[in-house]
Amino acid sequence: MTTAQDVQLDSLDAELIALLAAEPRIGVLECSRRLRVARGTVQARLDKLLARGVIRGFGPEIEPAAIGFGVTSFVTLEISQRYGHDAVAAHLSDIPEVLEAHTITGSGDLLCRIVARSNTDLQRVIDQIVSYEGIVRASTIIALAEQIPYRVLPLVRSATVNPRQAGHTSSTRENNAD
Amino acid sequence: MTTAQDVQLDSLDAELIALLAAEPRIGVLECSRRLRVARGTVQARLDKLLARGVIRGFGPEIEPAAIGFGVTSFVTLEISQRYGHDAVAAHLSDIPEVLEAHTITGSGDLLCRIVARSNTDLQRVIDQIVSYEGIVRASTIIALAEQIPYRVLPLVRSATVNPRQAGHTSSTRENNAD
DNA sequence: TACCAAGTGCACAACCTGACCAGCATTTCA
DNA sequence: TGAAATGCTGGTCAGGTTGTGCACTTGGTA
Repeated sequence: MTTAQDVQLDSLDAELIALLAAEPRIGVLECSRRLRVARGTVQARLDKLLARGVIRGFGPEIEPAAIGFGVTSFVTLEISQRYGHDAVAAHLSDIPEVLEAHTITGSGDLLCRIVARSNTDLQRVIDQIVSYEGIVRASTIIALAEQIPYRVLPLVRSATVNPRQAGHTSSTRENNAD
Repeated sequence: MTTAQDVQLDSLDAELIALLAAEPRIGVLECSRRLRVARGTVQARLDKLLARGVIRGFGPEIEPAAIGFGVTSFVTLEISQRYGHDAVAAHLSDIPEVLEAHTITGSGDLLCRIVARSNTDLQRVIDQIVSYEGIVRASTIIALAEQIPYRVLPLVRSATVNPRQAGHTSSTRENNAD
């Protein structure tokens, strides 16, 4: 399981994803019409994509800026070796303004995405972050503009393996792939 | 316009968002049952959240790792002043592996999120990025682990102003808003 | 050749959606 | 104090959609 082998999308999958991304409110039936395939096919594909984890879900996408958090920043944290990442991560997860955090290469640190209501507010959030003793230092970078908003479709397309015929992603043996 | 005053969610809004985030496939009717309000109310709230831009949409969330892009990295680009951000952004947007890009404070540069199939593949992508002459230098940071996966719910909760009564965000007149 | 996976088309009942209504409570304002 | 506006409730309606099961066809494999 977790089988990295299924990692192959055909063009129908890609089109389906693109279609759903473009018009999320449409249903399975509408998709089948647009893609010119049977409804059952769309249903089956969708189920598979969900089962494989390619599509994680259809949650509402919230725009932080629309609820007052217009400032985005990336903060790199240098943490004390004695504390460990997990403890720091636990601390960070208590702060709502921390939208995500990754451990990264380099000085063995953390990179997190922070939002705030204003630059002043950002200071407050950062103070809150560094108040934890496991954190030695924080260096903040403010995002001025979003040159490329988060997107995945181009990637989906580039990951597509052309054949549009039978779904046969998994002919005889479906593993071996990777 | 963009009325920063509408930027206020009450607890019903927050609960609705949380509910949708938890179980995206449920419909308006089911929401109204769960939240113990009339269906029309849920519909109205949802419409308003969408209209205000708080909820951007319900697109499928794709997991890059599930389609073979298991390596995530953050690349900081130093760009030549002579070229400007936009030209570079245009170049970047041609590369599917670039999932997002922001201009940032500091040396007036760009921070982007890149995925790749492997570390070797990452090298390929980076080479492709720096092939553009407007880019002077790229420094790459690889994300080793996702300590806090992208999340917004805590933020939504913290942005909530409790009163559960009338939405009256925009008092007497409701138009003027957008 | 027989088998299997995948797709097609069809049918059914159950359900949900969008639209509409009148009634009621609360707040705002004259 | 009374009128108007706003939001929520609970109900109806027709029409479309979903989930499911089934028979049939197709292409590749053992």
